[in-house]
Amino acid sequence: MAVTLREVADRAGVSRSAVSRTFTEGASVSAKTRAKVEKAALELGYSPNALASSLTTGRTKLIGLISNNFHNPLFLEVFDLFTRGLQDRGLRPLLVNLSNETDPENSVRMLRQYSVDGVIVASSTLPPSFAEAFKQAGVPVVHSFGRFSTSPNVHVVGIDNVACGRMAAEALIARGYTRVAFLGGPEKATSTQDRALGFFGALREHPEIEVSISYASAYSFDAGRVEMTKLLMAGPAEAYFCGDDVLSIGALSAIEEAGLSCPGDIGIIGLNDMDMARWQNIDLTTIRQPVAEIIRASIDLVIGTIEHPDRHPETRLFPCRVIERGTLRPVQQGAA
Amino acid sequence: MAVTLREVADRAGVSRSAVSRTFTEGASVSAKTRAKVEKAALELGYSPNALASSLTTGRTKLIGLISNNFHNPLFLEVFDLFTRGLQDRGLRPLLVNLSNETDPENSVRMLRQYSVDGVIVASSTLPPSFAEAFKQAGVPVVHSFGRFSTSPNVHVVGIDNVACGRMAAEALIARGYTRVAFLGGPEKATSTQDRALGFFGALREHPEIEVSISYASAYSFDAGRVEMTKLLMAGPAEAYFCGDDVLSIGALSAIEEAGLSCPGDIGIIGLNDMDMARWQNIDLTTIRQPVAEIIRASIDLVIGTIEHPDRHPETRLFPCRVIERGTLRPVQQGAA
DNA sequence: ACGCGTTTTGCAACCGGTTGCAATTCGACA
DNA sequence: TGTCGAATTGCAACCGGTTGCAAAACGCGT
Repeated sequence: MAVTLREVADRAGVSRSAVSRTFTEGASVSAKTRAKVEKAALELGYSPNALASSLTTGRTKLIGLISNNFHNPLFLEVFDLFTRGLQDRGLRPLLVNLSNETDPENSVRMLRQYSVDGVIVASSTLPPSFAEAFKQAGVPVVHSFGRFSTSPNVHVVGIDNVACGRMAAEALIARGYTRVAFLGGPEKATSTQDRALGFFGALREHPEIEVSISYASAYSFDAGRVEMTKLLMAGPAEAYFCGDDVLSIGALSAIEEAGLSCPGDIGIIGLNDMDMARWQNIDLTTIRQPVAEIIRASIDLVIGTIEHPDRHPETRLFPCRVIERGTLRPVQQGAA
Repeated sequence: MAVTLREVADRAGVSRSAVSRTFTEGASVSAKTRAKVEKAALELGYSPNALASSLTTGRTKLIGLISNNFHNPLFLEVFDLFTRGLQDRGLRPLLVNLSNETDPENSVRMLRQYSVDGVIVASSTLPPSFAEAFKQAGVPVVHSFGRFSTSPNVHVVGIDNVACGRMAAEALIARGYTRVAFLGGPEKATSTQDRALGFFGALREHPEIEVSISYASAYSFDAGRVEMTKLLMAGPAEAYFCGDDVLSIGALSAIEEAGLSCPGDIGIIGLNDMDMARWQNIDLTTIRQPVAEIIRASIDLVIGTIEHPDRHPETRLFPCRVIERGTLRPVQQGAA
């Protein structure tokens, strides 16, 4: 069905090597043969079979893009940026959905079968061992949105969740709240653990502030709503740092439903700054994750590792910042 | 680096064919050799190179998944279901982001280089010619979320937008609104055109109802908000059918901002039923698109076409239904 | 133990390219 | 026009598998 190298060679009256070389960057072909080949190729509608060539070159230009975050609106943007970023650099994302999977074995095997040049694990909830399994198998890998580590086994790109927790605490302190709380995601998620660490760390220096913690069962609207409803019954804090934006919006919904207002009665600060946070009927004060930078760095890093396989594992963390919107009262004059 | 067939053959003390056959469904191998091969393969950690085998079999099990809807939250669910559905059937999605592209040429060439077995164009905004370019190139293709056609050139799976427009009109009529309007997406989007057609068609039978139309510049929150703000200044209708949910939410935001309430002052009905529509602080009445069914059918159809390439182009439309929530007043007793 | 039909096996060619190497062609200069 | 080094070309082997075909091994009945 498809046109092959050989047919082009025959029509152009040259050897197969000549055709191959015309389509290979930096190979030695005279202008004359190149012209003949290009003419024949054009007439036949030939384009080289990337998979066949990968057999000898060892490069497929395929990158495994693995995620299990198909319910977090932020990740639509993540997929958009990853696919665009990869294709701008001549690479193709092979998408793997890990929603039900926890064992890396299968994914590793599958992606090796397709000889991907590298793998990007884009997930805030998968454990580090997942990415490490690829490294183990000799596949260049970077874990995006992964957990910070001082001695990483694989490349990690993301944000400093501990610093974010601290930042959230400081934002609440600066606004003069005296009873604050962390409403985390699942207790076992490393991102939740780290954010809690930073949050409580910063508040330890303010013993006058009362602080508490609870966990939602997932990073989801429903979980946030359910948890906040419970908290409202039990007597809520003045302000909450929520594990992420969608959780925050669930909490907001519960607060409104209870006839309370935000920030009048309760303050909320989220994390991520996903698209919906800026919607005026949500208007969520939150901490922005620099998604574009994280993705750019992830792509750079995976390409770098493909070129230099035994490059040292690296952690790249990007700074976040508070995006001031309407769910926290203004900074108090004369506060810390 | 990777273990090859030959190494397994050597270690097992059999021919390369024997190894190949062990890993080929339905090939003739004795239990004894199979055992030897499997042992050797296990010890070596061998798994066959899918790309190499595709050279002879002509099948890569790669499916091109093409979209340009990376800003519509509905599509996160779409990608989730497509990737899961494909991998459950042993296929791998090669994701292509067409956000800036309008010319099919590039995508066709690229996906042919990777010898994809088939292509799914998942987009409500790309023109039919896009999918047709693949058909032209001999690649099995289905256009999901595409436009209905009585004599399709390619497989189309989606909803009947004309019927949806009619359904929206009937919903508004049944609720006794007498001044209604369609707030569409971009005027040139086929989905907008079709929905308008159905909407006005149904209202033609109700000359007592006043009806008008306007277009948002995109299917986006901001566009909906901007357009509704304009409409509010000019004197709005009683109820709007909005081109999709995210547009609806933008409109809702503008209405709230103006100090009006919904459905008290103005009614809104959307289309899609994306995840956020059910969030209680949005609570959007809308028309549900059966996304899971559409995707299942799309996958079936692309697989069917791979198996029978000259299968007749087919259009499969799925019925939608109104999901009653809080942005339309209740059905009026005794209304049509 | 023999003959027969069925399975199983290995050989070798092929899938669509790439690439080292030796042979050929080219261009420039004397 | 002859010579020489550099650029270009084709041959053939190879990448990691698959598969048609003929030969070998097997199972079974007598």
